[in-house]
Amino acid sequence: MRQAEHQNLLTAVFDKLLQAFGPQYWWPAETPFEVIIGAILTQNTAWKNVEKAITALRENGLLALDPLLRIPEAKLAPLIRASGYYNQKARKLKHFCEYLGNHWGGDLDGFLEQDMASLRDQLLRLRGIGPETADSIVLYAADKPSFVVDTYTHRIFSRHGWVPEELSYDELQTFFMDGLPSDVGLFKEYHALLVRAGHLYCHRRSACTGCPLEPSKAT
DNA sequence: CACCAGGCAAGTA
DNA sequence: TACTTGCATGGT
Repeated sequence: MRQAEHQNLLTAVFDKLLQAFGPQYWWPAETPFEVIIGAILTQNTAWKNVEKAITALRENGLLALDPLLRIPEAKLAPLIRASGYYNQKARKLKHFCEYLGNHWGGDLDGFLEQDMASLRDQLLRLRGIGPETADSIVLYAADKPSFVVDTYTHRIFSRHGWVPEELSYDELQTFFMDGLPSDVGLFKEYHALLVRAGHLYCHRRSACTGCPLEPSKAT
């Protein structure tokens, strides 16, 4: 009843975004391991800068577990300088790799094949991996349906009055997962489309003029 | 020049 | 539990 309206809202928003922008085919990465690297590097950072860091890693043969385990943190940090917070992020990358090496024998596939709840819980216990990074990894590296919430998700939905502004990450995630079918492809596109819409129309201060979600007549 | 980006953790009260 | 602050480069 109320649930039906909830579902309608979520699917209507998705349809409008998809119609406006087309499929985004996220995550922009070649391998699951690269997804994880990118998910850490993009924390509070423009993707453009992350690309520079990823390119530097690729050129140095560092987009794999073993090389990252071997390189000292102090050597890694300057390579990812462009992505900002580079000392913090070098530490986070090393920490994840060491976890994978020590607890999974370096078996990334095995790690990602766990059931969704276990995987998410383990990720959340790691230094430097919070809810958004964890869900990004679960969804885009492990292909499991955990909805990714980010600042744009929160901003777009609260500004339209669709959710209270003060909802927590978990509450907002529940809002989506409760009203959408548990579909990996849908979750991937939905999050990517929200980021796209956010980039174009939903900045911190300025209004969302021209946003396809804005109350307007159907054409 | 000021503001911001696909967050997170640690410190304080 | 609920704020606050540090982390940092590069684009607009």
